[in-house]
Amino acid sequence: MRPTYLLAHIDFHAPAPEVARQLIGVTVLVDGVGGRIVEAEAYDREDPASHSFSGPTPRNASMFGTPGRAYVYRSYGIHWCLNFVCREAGHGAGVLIRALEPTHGIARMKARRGVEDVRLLCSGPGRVGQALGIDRGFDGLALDSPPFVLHPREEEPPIVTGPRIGITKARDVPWRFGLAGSRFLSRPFPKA
DNA sequence: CTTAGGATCGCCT
DNA sequence: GGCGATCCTAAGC
Repeated sequence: MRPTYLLAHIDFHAPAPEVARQLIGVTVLVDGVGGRIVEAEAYDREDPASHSFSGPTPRNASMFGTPGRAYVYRSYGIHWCLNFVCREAGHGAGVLIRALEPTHGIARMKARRGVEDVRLLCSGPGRVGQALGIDRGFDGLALDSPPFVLHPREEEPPIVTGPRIGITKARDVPWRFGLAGSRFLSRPFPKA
């Protein structure tokens, strides 16, 4: 049996798609600001679409680090995107947090984002980063201690799956997970 | 509704 | 030199 590392009832030693599924409905806060995860995508070492596919670099080093920590990367030279590292140390797997349903610190997120519409606060990975005040300084931080707080979900929610967004490789892999019916998804899921 | 272009960083070829 | 795990704005149908 593989070992487990439970945090907010999530097994961070599990494969990335499983962790992504477990994360839907979990609340993530950074300095008290955040919301419920409604959308996440899995990335694995043996995955052409993953940053870890070609091995460690300075940029993706924390993806090869300890599970249950953050992997933060700069997207298109502009946005900061938040991932949760999973599997065993050195493996190179993680889950991209793509969208939250805002629940905590909404005024703060509106100010950071420069928008009033709650639906535009955290509906997309770049938006999540900006709303939560994420930058390079958060890369590698443990998710079980400040500024991070994770609250477990109370029940397993209805989950939809589909192909990942914005990638050109491995488009057929259905490793995008979402809360069914949520108004806060970055984009709708394709019908069955 | 859809499409196009710009901003701009890290790593690859 | 090219290309992203993106977002915003503007323009076209």
